[in-house]
Amino acid sequence: MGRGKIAIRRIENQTSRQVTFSKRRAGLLKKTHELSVLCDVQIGLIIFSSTGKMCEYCTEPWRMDQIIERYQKVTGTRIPEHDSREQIYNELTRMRKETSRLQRSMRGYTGEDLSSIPYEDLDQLEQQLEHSVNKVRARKIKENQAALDYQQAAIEVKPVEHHHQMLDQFPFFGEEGPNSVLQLSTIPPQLHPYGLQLTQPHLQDSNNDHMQNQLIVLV
Amino acid sequence: MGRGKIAIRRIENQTSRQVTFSKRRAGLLKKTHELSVLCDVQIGLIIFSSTGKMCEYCTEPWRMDQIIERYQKVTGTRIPEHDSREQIYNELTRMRKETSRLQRSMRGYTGEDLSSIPYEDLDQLEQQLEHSVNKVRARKIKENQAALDYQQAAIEVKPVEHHHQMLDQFPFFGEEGPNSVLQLSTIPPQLHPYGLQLTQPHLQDSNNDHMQNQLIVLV
DNA sequence: AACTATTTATAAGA
DNA sequence: TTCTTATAAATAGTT
Repeated sequence: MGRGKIAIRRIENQTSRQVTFSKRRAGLLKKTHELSVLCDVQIGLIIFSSTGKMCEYCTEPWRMDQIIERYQKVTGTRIPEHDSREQIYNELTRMRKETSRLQRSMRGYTGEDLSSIPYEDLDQLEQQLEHSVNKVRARKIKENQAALDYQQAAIEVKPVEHHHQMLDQFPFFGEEGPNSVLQLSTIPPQLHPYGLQLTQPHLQDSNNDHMQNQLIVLV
Repeated sequence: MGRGKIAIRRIENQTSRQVTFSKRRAGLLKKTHELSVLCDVQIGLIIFSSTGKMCEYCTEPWRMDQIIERYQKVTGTRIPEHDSREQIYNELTRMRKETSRLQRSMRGYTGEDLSSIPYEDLDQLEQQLEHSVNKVRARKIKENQAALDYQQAAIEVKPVEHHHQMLDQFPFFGEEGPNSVLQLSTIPPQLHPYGLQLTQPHLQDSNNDHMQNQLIVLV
């Protein structure tokens, strides 16, 4: 429709293209508006020119985001994102509660704040702490004894094969003899095996599951 | 453009409207496509008919959601949602790390699993546990003593005003005498105040900040 | 769906 | 850009 017929392919001449764009864009917006009004339809039109400029048409009284939302609902686009958004929020809420619970609990274990612990839970907490401290001491003794055994073995026999066997069993202690001595030196004197004494629980408490053998450290 | 000129207003005759819609919609899509190709522009077109049917045009090789995203970036629509989505995700990531850290730490305090604790941290953990258990015992003793004091005061004087003063100071113990006796009974025998003995740390350790007075329970 | 008389859009030129 | 205008294209009303 014009002085001559043109093929529908990209106009190579930039000026021509720009002029045609202006004219046809106006025509398209007009046609869009006419269709919208005449036939009572909801239309959203978005145009990005090659220079990056944007122009839009949207059927009144709607807004483009409403049309986009309707589009996304109909096509199912972005609904998974909506879902995962809610999932993430739910997980965050759970996480916040869990972290808060752990922090409160932790304050009881570190003795930082006992006020949040109900009086009737103190016994259980105490037993739990005793149990924990015993396990910590047991491990220290075990590792300490392992170090001593290793030293003893090194002094008595020094067989290369045995040496390697020991290292396999206790990878904590490095490759060198001096290294294991250094490690040993980090064990505080009051926990040296030779200063330890194992006590037995009182007979009247022997039926309590939570009562375990206690290590009383002589200081 | 036709046998007669028409005004741009809603076509009241439903059949006419439907026919015009079909014709003009095809024309609009054609014009849209032509503009897109001739002038090398990116176009998204969404049409919702009054009957709810949807039809769209989108410049190849793009997809509608890409055009929508570009539109939203340019107009700033929904960018706050994008922001808060990222914020929520970041908080969730932090929260997961924190929860994981707390859980690991907790396993050390509960003695459930010491394997994640480096050997060199065992001393500190042990001291922390001793400190905690002492605080727990101290609070139990304090509350137990308060209960005893209260019983004593009740036997000796029974003044109503004093009674209420005591309750204000120790709201934990209810309104009734028998109630406080029940509470007392929950304290295990080995922790009764009269069975406790306070020990002093060894002199050679007195310069250690972490060494505190220790309660050794005789069982 | 076709047809076609008209209106409308627009290519090219100024 | 804008105006002009010849001509292509779209489409209203009809069949």
